Amino acid sequence: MLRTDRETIARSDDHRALRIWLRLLTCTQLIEKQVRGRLREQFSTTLPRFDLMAQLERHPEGLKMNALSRLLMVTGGNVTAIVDQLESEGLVERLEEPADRRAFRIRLTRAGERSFGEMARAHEEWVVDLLAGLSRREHEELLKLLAKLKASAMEVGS
Amino acid sequence: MLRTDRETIARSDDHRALRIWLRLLTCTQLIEKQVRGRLREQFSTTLPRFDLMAQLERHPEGLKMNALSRLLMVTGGNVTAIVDQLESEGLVERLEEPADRRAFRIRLTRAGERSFGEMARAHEEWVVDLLAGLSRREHEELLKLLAKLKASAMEVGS
DNA sequence: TATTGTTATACTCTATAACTATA
DNA sequence: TATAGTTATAGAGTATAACAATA
Repeated sequence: MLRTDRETIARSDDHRALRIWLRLLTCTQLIEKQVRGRLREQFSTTLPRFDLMAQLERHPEGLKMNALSRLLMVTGGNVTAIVDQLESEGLVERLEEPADRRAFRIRLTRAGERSFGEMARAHEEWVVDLLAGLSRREHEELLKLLAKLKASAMEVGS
Repeated sequence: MLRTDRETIARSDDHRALRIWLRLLTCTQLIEKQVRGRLREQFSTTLPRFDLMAQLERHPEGLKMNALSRLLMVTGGNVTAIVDQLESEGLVERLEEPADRRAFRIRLTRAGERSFGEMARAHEEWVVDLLAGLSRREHEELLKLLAKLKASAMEVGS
């Protein structure tokens, strides 16, 4: 029985997409559980807090609440809550924006930079460890394919 | 200035691992938001409910609460809550396990199979669409690399 | 004593919508 | 009128721990 007609091919393509998505979800959940757990145990913090600080570290000039909301892909109210926490702990600061008195620039404080530096080093070790089963070539290939996937998924989302 | 000494190479390897993880997380979140939103809008259901039914569909003989908990990577109380919901909607059933009177086998009902079939078809279309930017070759390559990543992350987790 | 599953509870994460102040 | 940010709230998702029944 010939099973490689167009319909069968198409259908097997579809299942491959589905398998990719399910496997992607599993991989992310495995890594996420490790990272969340260790951030909590070793640094008493959470992934969203870490992500927010990571964005600020990449923008030393500071970011508006707006921009943080877009970069972190969450709505504004959540950003306010996290910034409130971090500010009360002295890790970030709200700077007034002279050009627009409604807005702030959020920036890491010195203490925030130091704190994030420690977490980032540890975080990077965990991740290197979790990905140690892949060769350098495979890392490069995976990075490329994920870039394509991101572009593909963003196109549909928009 | 020579920057390709061993330490620099190691460090650039580390950053690649980190970039992979961050990109993986972004990809998953992009797809997850789409899938969650559509499951809610079109089928009034959630991703954990869908995942649970998907596991049952792959095990027509039924699964114990225990096994569901392990497969879904969540603790037992949550499985109880979801099975309660689905049972009250007539989509799954708890069958007594004669060999062990503490345990049940959870199985899709006829209605559950039908309902899941509809959702799975739609779900597959969304995913195919979200992954349409990659060629068939790239799909295959990505599937392989994710399998390796999964194995690598599971080894650390255990 | 260990295991299966349930119950109760609390916390994280996120979205929505109404609101204030400024543009 | 629109935009930046805040507040209040609700719901999804998850973990922990105490518990009952059975092994």
